Amino acid sequence: MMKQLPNKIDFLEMEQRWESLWEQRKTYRYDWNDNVRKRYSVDTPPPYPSGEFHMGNVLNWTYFDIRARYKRMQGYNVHFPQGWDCHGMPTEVAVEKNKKIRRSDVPPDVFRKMCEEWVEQYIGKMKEAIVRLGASIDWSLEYRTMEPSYIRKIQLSFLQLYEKGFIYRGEHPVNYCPRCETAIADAEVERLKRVGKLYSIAFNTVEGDLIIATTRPEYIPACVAIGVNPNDKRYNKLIGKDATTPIFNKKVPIIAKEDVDTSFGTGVMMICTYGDKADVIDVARFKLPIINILDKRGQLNEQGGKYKGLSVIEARKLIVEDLKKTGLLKEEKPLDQEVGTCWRCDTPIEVVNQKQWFMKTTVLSEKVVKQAKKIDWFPDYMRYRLINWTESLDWDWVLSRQRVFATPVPVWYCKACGEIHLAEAQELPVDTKVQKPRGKCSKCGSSEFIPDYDVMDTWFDSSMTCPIHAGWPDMKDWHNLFPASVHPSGQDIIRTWAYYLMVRSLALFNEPAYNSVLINGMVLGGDGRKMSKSLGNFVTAPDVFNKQGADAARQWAACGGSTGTDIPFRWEDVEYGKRFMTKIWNASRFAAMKLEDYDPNSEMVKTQLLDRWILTKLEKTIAASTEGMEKCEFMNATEAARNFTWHIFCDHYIEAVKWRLYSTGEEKIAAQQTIYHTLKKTLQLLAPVIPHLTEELYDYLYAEKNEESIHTSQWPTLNPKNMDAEAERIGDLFIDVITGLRKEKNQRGISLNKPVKKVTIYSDQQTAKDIKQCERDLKETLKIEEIYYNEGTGEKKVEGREDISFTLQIE
RNA sequence: GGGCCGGUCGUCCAGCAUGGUAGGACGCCGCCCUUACGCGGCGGAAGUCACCGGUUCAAGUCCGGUCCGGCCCA
Repeated sequence: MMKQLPNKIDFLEMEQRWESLWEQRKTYRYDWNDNVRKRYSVDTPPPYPSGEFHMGNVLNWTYFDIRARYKRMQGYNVHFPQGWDCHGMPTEVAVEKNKKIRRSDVPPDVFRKMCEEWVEQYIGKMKEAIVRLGASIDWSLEYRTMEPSYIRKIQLSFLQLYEKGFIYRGEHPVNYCPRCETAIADAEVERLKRVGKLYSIAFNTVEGDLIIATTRPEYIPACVAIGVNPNDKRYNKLIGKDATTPIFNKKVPIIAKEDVDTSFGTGVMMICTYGDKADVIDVARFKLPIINILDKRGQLNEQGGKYKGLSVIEARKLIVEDLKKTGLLKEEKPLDQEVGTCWRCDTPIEVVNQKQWFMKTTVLSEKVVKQAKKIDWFPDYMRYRLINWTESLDWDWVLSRQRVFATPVPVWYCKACGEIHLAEAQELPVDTKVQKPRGKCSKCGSSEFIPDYDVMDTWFDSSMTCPIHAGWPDMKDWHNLFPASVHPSGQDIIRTWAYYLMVRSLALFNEPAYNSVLINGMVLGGDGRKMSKSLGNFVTAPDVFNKQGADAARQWAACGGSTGTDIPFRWEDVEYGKRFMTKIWNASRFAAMKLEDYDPNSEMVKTQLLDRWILTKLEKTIAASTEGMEKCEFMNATEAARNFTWHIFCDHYIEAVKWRLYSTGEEKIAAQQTIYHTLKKTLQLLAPVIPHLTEELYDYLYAEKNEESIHTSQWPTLNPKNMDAEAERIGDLFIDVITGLRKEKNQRGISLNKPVKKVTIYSDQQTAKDIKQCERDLKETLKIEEIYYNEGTGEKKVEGREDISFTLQIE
């Protein structure tokens, strides 16, 4: 006896019921003891626990959850962890604000504790949203990057990289955010367009005034050379001579620099240390001296003379005023420019020379590019984002940050001789600011040390997810899960997360971190612009879940556009998903009613033409859906299944066999068995995208054993025996004829269920013969009393079938 | 200046690696109370596939160029 479905369903109640059942039943647990099944490991992004799960997260998590579910149904032992990337600046700022303190007001370990508590409250909120989305995560694998066991692994990787020669401490130009008072990596520099000013300033030379153009007059004290184009007849005679800087009266050389744009400004530029990244290249190329004019807070130091203690902006203002007074400022005009800014706070960054920890990444660029070319990318063209980024890098990765809430650099320095003293592996995790090292200085034997106060870039935490998920360094067989099968990423963080993971893994293990990358685009608001709070086009995930349910939201994510492209958020798409769910609920409910007396274990009976037709269409849908899933083209996979379900299975097939379901005998049983089989496969095709509802229906109609889940059932496989080209051809013909007849009734304003006395079909003899094969279906479905066949032409043509026409007679 | 992506019914999105009647959704317009579903059913209107040239019997689809957007980088 088939279980019957209630009339109405409360999707929200149903979804949450399954979420807790899955967790109770451990449906998504990875089996550590299984050595038979192939393994599939998902490198789940550990989100920063901001507390807010936005639609971009929904898109991202839906993509790789679909992937995980598809692989699970294909028989893989799926490893699907979830972590939290806790460390970071925003938390420090939030805690400072909340507790009304500055991070330097309390000891670092106390401040750290405050941050941990702060983060913890948001993890719960975000976890709730991820569960609510229906992500098939194994929650027994949950972790936090701020917990000691994780910090230990990060520090261990630091030591190992150091031993391998990939990490060094050195003085190099770095990007520096004066507001955050820390070095930041290239990847953390954003670009903002703004209107600045271009100043023309007179420098003195033996030939009189030389007017240089600069946007940064405050860097005059750091000016180390003047550049002119050697082909510029106005100035090239000055090359090799000196110029004197205004106010500071320092002599700097005038040098030949081919890439000076003679039409920009005055055609003369100053090179200073460092006005921007380009200066860094020039300084190296022309072997120029370096003058540091900024202190840690971004204020001018003693090199700035009387401007000492001023911020860059204040200094600029005063220097410009002083130049005006002496008549040395010749011109000042607005200029559209792009400035590098800190991605956390939008403060313009400075380039400064500082002692920092670095990882030798540029030496690995070739290897990264090689791997990027080798692995799979979904979509394929996204590989160029990583390749181009890697090839464009010319600086090593600055690892150290002058912050608190992050993984400490596991290093002390000998107080006596300054020697670097690394922590030992057994000491980890260690916070050098509160702990003392075990040993003595290897160089001088002293046992007094000063700690390294720096912490590490948070990307240094998260760029180890692949090996750590797999069980490195404690599990012997961590290679079972390494490299990760799939690394999911937003297209905006390819240059960071995807890159750092790869370069780190190549340095540590000489292996790629992952075998494939799955890219999601950005979520756009209804206005076509990137969704953001400031633009007012923002929608939160809980809002969507509460209004339409997670399964509907997932359909939006899967079908909003091709994988990797930007996806506009549209409530209409979510509503369509919800309506599709209502449709399949009702179809299943109808099936359950009509199959109440059907025994799935009974012998198969002989199928009829339309049964073979729908089974053929089903095979084609399985093929299309599977192909889409293989290529991570979720839209194509889902649309194939949804359109088949709604328009082919429900609208055409069920309508055409209804009369058989109301009758008796083999013709009825054949329809029942076809519906039973087709609906099951359909639900399975939809399961990765619509996990809750398909589970509910599967549980009602198909689950035989207790706790059997559609999500661990087998993904539909192709069965060529079900393909019947002849049945498909005639079935398609039947659909066209029935459509033509319906249209005619419609045009005459006649209700579809009103009986028709007589229909004469005009066609060639072969077509007539074909139609006769499903004459009964035609008659019953359209309530036609008699059908006659003739050669010649009738009153109306069947669309798309030039050789078929008919005449329809109501009375 | 470089790289990548895109320009297809009113709107959003497929289709382009393997050229051959342009497909879906939303919206719009009719008709239908057909006992699974009116969050439905059945129909309909709506696109010279940005522009220009080329290859071809045949081009959204391949080649070259132009214009316009977006993102990333210098």
